[in-house]
Amino acid sequence: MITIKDIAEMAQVSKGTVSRVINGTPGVGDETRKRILKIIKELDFEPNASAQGLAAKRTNNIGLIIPHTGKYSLANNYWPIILTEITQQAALRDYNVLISTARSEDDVNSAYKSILKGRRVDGLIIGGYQFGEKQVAELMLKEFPYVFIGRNSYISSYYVDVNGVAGTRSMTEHLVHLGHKEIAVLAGPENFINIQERLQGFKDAMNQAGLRPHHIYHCKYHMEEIVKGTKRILQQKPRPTALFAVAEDLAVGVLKAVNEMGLRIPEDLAVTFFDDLPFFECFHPTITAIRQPVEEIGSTVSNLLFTLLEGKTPVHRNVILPTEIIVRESCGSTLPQGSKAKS
Amino acid sequence: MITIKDIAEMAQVSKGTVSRVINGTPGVGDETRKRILKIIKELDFEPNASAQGLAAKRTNNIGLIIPHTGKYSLANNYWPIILTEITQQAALRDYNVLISTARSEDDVNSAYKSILKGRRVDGLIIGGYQFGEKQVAELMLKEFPYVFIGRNSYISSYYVDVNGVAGTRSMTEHLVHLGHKEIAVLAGPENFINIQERLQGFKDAMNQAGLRPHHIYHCKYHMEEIVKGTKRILQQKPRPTALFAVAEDLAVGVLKAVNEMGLRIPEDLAVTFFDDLPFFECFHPTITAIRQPVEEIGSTVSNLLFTLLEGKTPVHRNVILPTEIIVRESCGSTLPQGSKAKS
DNA sequence: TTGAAAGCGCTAACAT
DNA sequence: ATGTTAGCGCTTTCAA
Repeated sequence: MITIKDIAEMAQVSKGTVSRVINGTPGVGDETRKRILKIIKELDFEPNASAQGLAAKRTNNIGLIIPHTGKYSLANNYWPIILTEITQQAALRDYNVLISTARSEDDVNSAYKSILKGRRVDGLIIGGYQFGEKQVAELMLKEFPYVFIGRNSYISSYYVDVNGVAGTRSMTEHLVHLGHKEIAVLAGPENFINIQERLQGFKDAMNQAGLRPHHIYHCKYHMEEIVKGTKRILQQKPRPTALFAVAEDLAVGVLKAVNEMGLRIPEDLAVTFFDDLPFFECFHPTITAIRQPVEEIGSTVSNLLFTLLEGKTPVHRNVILPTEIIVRESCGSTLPQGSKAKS
Repeated sequence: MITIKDIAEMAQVSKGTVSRVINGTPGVGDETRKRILKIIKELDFEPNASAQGLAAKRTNNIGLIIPHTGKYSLANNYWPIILTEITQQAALRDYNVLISTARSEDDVNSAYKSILKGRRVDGLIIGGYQFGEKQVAELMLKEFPYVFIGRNSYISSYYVDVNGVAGTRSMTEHLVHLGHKEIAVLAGPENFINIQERLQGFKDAMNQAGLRPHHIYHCKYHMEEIVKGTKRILQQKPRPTALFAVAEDLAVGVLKAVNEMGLRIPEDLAVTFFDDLPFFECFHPTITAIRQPVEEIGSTVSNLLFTLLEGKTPVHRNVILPTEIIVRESCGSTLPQGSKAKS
C-alpha cells in the first residue's frame, strides 16, 4: 500500500510538504506543488482516512440517524429522498455518510455510542423526535455539531422542520370550505410530536369554523391495524363525510379499507392525506394531499450541518418550511384539478 | 477525551492489556479482565475508531454503493428495504454502513476512490450493474472483499440476484393462459442487464406459446416519457390486450396513462408489473405483479460479505433467489384473488 | 498473564 | 518554502 512517504521520496521532498499539498495548505512552491500533484495522480494515491482522522481529529464523515417507526422506516417517500439529498450534498464537500437506522428505542443508544463516541463522524444529522434526551444533552455539552430533522422539544438545537400546524389547518379549511362538517382524522401514534402538531392545526381550524373536532383516532403504522381502524371509523353512524389521514404510512391501509367497504371516493367519502405520495397521481380518483418539501428539508439540513462543520454560525438556528396543498380529485373539489395552494 | 491510557492507569495495568480486553483477545486474567471491563463501562468508554483503524488495518465499516438510475434511485420499494436489511445485519456485527449513491456514471469512480482507496471500509456491497470494469478488476486483484447485488457480467464475482428470466416467463405464461395473445411490454433502458434478462423470459414464453413477442418498448425512468410511451403503445391498432411493465419505476406512469386514456382495468386492458409495490394492494383494481424477495436479497448479500470479512469462504459464490407471482385483479384472472405461484 | 515498545500513516507545530 | 519531529490512540510483537 502506497503512503505519503512514498510520494515524498519520489518527489524528493519531505512528508510534511506532501501533506500540505494534499490539504491545500498554503506555503508550498508552485513548482513543487505541481510536481507532487502529478505523482499523486499517476499513482492514484488517496490518503489513508484512518491516519488522517487520527492525526487531524477529523473523519470527513457525517452520521445520519434515522428513527424507528414502522417495519421499514426507510421505505416511504420521505427518508429515501432526504438520504439521497444528504449524500449528494456530502459528496460535493468530500464527505461520506455513515448511516444508522435505529431499530428500536434502545437501539438509539448503541447507534449513538458506536458512531459518535467512537469518533467515526464529525457531525450528526438526527431524524425524528424520539432521540434520547441524555444523548442530546451530551452532544450539546461537548459542542459536537448536530442538526435535527424535526423539531426537538427539550433542548434548543439546530433543526429543520415543516409547518405541520399550518398544513393541516389549511387542509381542514379546504374540507370545511367544501361543505364537510363531520371530518374524521386518523393519526399515527399519539406520542409523536409531529403528529400532535398536525392535530393541533386540525383542531384550530375546526374550532374556528365552529365545528367539533371530536373524530380523532390514533393507530400504529401497522397495516392490519390501519385497515381495521379505518373501517371502524367509517362504520359509525352518521358516517363522517371526510377522512383525513395525517401520516403517509397510513395511506395504503386507509385506501385499502375504503376499497373493501365499497365506498366511492369522493361521492361517498372525501379522502386526503398529510404527505403526498407518487401513486396519488395515478390513483383513481387522484388523491388530494399535503406536500412537504422533502428535497428542501434534506438540502437545508445538510447546509446547516456543513456550516457548523466549517466553524461558522448559521444565520438561522431553525428553519421551518411551508407545506403545500395539492388539490386533486379525492375530495370532490370544485377547484380546477391540479391547482395548488401554499400554506 | 478519554483513551485506553486512562483506562490502563485506573486499572493499574498496561495499555496492551486494556487493548486485549477490548478485543476479546485471550491471555488476560479473569480477575483483571473484569476489573477493566467495569471501568470501561463506568466511564462509558469507546475506543477511537480512527486509531483502531490505523493500527489494526480494520475500520469496522462496510460500504454500500447504490447505482444511479432515476432521479431518486433510492426512492422506490427496493433499495430502502435492502439498505434497512444491510444496516441491521451490520449493526448485529458491530459494523457501520457507509453509503454512497453514485450520481452518474462518472461519479462511480469518485465514490469508489474516496471510500475504498481511502480505506474507509473493510468490504463493499455494490448494487447494480453499471459499476466500472476497471474498478472491479482492481478489487479482485487486491483481494478486497466485495459482493454484488445483481449479476455482474464481466468478472466472476460473488453476487446475489433474482431469477428475472423465470419471473417474466411465468408471468407471461399466466397472461397467455388467460387468453392474451397481443401482449405489450414496456421496459427500462435497453442497456441494463436485468432488463435484458427479464425480456428474455418474456420472449421465451411467447415463443413457446407460438406467439410473437414483437411489442417490446424501452423508455427511461422519467415520468413524462413513461406516460407518453404507454399511450403510444396503447394507441396502436389493434390495441394490445395486456400490458406488462418490467420495472417498478414504471408503475405510476403506466397507471397514470391508462387512467388518462379512460381504459378500464382489466376489462379493456390487463396490466401487470415486475416488482410488487405496496400500493398495488389498495389500487382499484388490485394489481397483479411479480414479487422479488427484497428482504432476503439484503440479508443474503450481507451474510455473504460478512463471511468474506471473517476470512471464510462462502459455500456458494452466487445466490439466485426465486420470484413469486402475486395474482390480484388487474389481469382479470379467474384464479382466486391473492393466490400465489412460485417460479 | 502481563508489560514495554515499536509502529500504523498522517498532521501540525516548530525550525531552518 | 521546506524539513524535522513529536505525537494522534490504538494494536501487536517480543520479553519477562
